Amino acid sequence: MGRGKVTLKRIENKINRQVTFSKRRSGLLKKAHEISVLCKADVALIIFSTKGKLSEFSTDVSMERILERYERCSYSETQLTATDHESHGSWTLENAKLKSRMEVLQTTQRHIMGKDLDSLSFKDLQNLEQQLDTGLKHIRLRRNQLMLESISVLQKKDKALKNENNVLSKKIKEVEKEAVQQPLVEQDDCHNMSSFHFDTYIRLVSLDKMDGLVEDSPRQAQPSIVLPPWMLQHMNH
Amino acid sequence: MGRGKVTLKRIENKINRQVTFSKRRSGLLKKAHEISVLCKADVALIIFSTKGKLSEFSTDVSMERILERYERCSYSETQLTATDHESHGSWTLENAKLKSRMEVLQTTQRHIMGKDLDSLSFKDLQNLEQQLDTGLKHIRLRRNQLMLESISVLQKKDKALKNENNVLSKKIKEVEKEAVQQPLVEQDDCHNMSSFHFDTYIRLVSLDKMDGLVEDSPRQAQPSIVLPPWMLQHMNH
DNA sequence: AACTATTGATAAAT
DNA sequence: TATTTATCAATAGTT
Repeated sequence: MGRGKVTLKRIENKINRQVTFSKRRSGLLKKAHEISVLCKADVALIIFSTKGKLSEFSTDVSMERILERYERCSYSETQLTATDHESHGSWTLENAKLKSRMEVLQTTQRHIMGKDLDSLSFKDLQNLEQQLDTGLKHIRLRRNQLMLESISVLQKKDKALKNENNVLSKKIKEVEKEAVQQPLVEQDDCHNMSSFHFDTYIRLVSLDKMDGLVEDSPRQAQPSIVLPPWMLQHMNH
Repeated sequence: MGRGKVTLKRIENKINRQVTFSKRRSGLLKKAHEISVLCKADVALIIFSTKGKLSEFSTDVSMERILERYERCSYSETQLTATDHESHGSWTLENAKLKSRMEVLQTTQRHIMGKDLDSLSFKDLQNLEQQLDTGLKHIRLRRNQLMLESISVLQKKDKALKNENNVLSKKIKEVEKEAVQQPLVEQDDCHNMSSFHFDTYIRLVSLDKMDGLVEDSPRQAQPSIVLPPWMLQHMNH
């Protein structure tokens, strides 16, 4: 549909992706509604945009009811439990599931950091190596991109500061001239500052700011540590 | 689409409804997948047929995770209810903690695989790169070690097989000698196998076993997948 | 389960 | 963001 065939691949152009998302989302919601009416099916559809915005559709009044039904179905598939379905049964169950998942994730994380490799087969190691290699490539690409951006920003700021610098120098010269022509009693050191000094000061400020610049690059609310601290503690020996 | 306009009304004909359901369901699932890939959206789709059969699609790791995210979103909309935080309060608390940890871990995992890097600062990227590099080195070391072990094991097995081979050849020659001296009526093809054939057979067996050897290397009870499957699904494209 | 005439969805342009 | 339009994709009805 549309002016060209679609390849099933992430749309790189941000604007395009946003537009397509908006269109397809409404299409999807519509179709979900249609099937629910035409075929009397219970449907739950949840969509999170890249930015995290939630869209939803559900037959019936409440999403919750369908989700509960889903939980029941998928639980019975997983055969799980039938054990402690008492008071807080579902909570303990969910807890257990979460914990086991955590465990798996942590094990994986350790493997990734090159720990506890004895438990892995040759094939596992090969997979792991390949995955890390790919990831590393992406990371380096991104880092490079950030560096280039930073450089560009710095160059611009530098240019702007130099301009400001020139303007200030000129003003100072003018002030000095006036001072010579109309010497005042209150005059003190402050106006003796030569244009050279001022120039140097500006340049120092410019350089001082460089450290912080990379921090100005686009980043959302994210911890500044890559591994969670309680994880790092475990890794650092 | 189709041979006539659709009226958005329940299809009364049972057969027709079933057929339409089947078609539209696959269409809906397909489109859900497409939007998730094209627009990098997180999608959860649950469909119950009239008869109660469940079909589902979810981006990401697992349906569970998206549903959890949904719960969180819609809870925060509902202002957290703050109602039943007494009875099973501790459970919900622990659950929340676990979930947030999980989230952090999963985010980290995605970063490691080179996904969602936009949220990382330059310094984060550097750390990540360094950690991965170190991990990768360990992994390659371990892989190398396993290969060397395998080779050594193979060489030993080869040697053992050659010995056995020799012994068997000798035995066959003896049997053949006896057969010539005391020919029997029941004699059939089986004893006509020359020492050369036998030798070849043994060697083939030896080679066949090589594939499996690396799997024989020391490994404890561990899944043969490095990333949990619900993680891989998300990574492999 | 295939086929195909049609409607429907949507990519690109505006 | 909304509308338009040219195309592709989904599917209703048929076999």
